[in-house]
Amino acid sequence: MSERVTIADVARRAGVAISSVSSALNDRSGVSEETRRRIRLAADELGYVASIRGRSLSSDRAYAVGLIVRRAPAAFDRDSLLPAFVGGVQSMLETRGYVLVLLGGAPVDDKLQGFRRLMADRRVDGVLLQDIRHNDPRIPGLLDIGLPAVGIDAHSDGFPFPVVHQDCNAAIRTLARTLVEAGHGRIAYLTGPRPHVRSWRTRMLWREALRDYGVVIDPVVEGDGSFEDGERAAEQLMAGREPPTAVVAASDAAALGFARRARALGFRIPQDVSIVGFDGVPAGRVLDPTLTTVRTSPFLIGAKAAALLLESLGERKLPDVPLPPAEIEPGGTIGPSRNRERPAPPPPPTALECDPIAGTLNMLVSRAEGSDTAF
Amino acid sequence: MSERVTIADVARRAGVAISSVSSALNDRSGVSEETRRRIRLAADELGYVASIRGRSLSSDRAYAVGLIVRRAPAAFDRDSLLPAFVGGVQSMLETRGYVLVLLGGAPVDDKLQGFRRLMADRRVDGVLLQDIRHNDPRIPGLLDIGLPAVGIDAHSDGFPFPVVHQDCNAAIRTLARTLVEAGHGRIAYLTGPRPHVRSWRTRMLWREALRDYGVVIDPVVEGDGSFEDGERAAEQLMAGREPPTAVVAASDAAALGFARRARALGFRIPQDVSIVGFDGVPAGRVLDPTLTTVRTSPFLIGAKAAALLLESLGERKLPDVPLPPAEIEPGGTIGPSRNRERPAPPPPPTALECDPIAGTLNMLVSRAEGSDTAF
DNA sequence: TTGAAAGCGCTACCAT
DNA sequence: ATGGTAGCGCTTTCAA
Repeated sequence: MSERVTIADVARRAGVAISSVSSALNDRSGVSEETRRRIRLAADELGYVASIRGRSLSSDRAYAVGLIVRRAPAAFDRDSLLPAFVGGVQSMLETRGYVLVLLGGAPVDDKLQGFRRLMADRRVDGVLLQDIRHNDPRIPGLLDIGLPAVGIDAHSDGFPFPVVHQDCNAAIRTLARTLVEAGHGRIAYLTGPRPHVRSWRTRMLWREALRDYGVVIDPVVEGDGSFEDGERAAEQLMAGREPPTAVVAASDAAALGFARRARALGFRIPQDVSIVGFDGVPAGRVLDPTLTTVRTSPFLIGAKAAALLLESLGERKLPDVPLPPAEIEPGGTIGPSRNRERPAPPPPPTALECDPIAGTLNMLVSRAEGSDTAF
Repeated sequence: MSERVTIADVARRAGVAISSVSSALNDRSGVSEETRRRIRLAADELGYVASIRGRSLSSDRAYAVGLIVRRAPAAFDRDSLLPAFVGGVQSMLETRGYVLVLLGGAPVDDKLQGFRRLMADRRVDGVLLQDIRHNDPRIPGLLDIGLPAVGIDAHSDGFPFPVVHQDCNAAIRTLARTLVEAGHGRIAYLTGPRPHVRSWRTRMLWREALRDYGVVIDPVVEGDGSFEDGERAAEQLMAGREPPTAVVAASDAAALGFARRARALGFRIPQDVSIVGFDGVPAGRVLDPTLTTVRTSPFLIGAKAAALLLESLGERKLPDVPLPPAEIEPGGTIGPSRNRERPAPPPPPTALECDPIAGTLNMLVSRAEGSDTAF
């Protein structure tokens, strides 16, 4: 209600010039300690807080970074990692006086009209790019107006901005090996949205990993990675005469949808079908047994991405930031294959000759409770 | 990369005054059609987009609203409804040229230092208040600096801002009746965070509803509404010698945690214990059977709240906005009580004499599959 | 209808 | 060390 307190009010009260107030309050040099103290006092008494608007205009900085959530607002809840990611961003920004601006959802007409306006009006000093696609139209847009950006998990060739990327290959290979050693030979794959770079990479990694262990993914079910998508996939795959003994999904949501439907069709998890997800969303713990998945670190990714972006605001192109690799969330949805050809159980490893990785593997294969069933 | 195109550039190119450009581009009257067209053309050719900074300073509006997520950034992922809510807000804002600014998490020292700064620097034109607490310190802060606000689901007395509120009483009463008619007499309650107005209200509504049907909630387990909290509650409640036959939780997360742990302890759902959640989070569908809960409408709430806030930017206090009441998400976690005292099954209702509400009730009580078990 | 000019609140530069 | 002042890019008022 009270009238705005401006820098001029503070200057008047402290009996100094406006410029001195600015210098004093921004911890710049060129102000005597005595004067600085007097100014601080005056500012406090008046409850002065510098207007971001004036500051923004004159300093040519918005003190804000943008996150462009590239999906329709009504589908925001499809991204279960969004809150954690945003939390990470926030945790970094708030230590530096920056804030996060959410820039509109998907462009309706794909002409990016509104989107470009948001970038061009200099509301933010830089943006975080999520859900990056092949030939993402945002990239030329950003280059065009010269807005700094940081990519999230997008190692596509020639990407012009620094990238925060979490390696998932180790986790995937371990899981692949686990599946193969558990006897799985018919492994299906549920894809994520086709245009996403990340979906595509994940798929490649799985394909290569399984191939290296002698298994060709088959069939591949194209989808959008949603829960319903997983349900559909289960319907389709498990109805066939030779259903897969294991399913790998590009997202936890799809994995959970698959699990639900497969169960409804009478398949037990993991005795009849093993399931592996990807992401590490909280809902994975609701499944019983808990979903085995590749746990990424959205909070950490958000924090690192924000930090990288803030740095980018100054300099030119910075090096990519690696993160600790994604880990495996063990869970209980991997079990021995019923079609196992070599039923020889691995000899119990002794402590000494125990390969640490193999040890992990064995832990990951949960012994089916009713393991005395026929197979 | 290219230099910024300013309004002066457009004016020069079109051969008119700056003020004319402003008027023309903002669809104000006082500009001839001919001039307006010429100006538009010049602006297009130059790729001019008005700087929000200059506009903001001179028009005294930020064209942004803030959302203060009142929890630590690391706990953002505890709010499973956040994405949907934010999506709703976004869907409304983007039609009006506004954006959403996320204002820092919880104040560390509870002195609201950083928080007040964010409000006071006029970065936003108004804020959405979520997770409102009793005697919420944000309220005097907002009143102090005269920033408009809208409350989400906070019907506390004397709340000085308009509120968007979704009625849950009907849903709760129906569920209460369902539980009681299913024979449940020992019903436990898992609370949400104590200081939240919403938690408190939900609890009151459940208490009153069940009391009206002759059941006193007992015991009440205080908690924070998290998944782990639900797990703890299960541990505590189901270990006793007289475990409840039904549990009502103030959040789906707690309900799901409870379900998981209860199962691990050997209790079947819903045969041994019925569970009712609150919120309608996506993860509820992962539980098998699906979680019975009160489904709120976070997207709609977000959209309405944003709309209300935008209106508030002009006028004084506006009336509260009611929403369609929360509905029940049927699910399968309610079953007949094992301790049922009056085993008389209700006579099959004919189409004619069927009370629509009672009809709903019957649907909600899923017949336990092994209903021929002893009870 | 059009144009000139005064701010908006701040930063930063240049005198003093 | 301090003070004066020219912008930053826009809106808005007031003359012409």
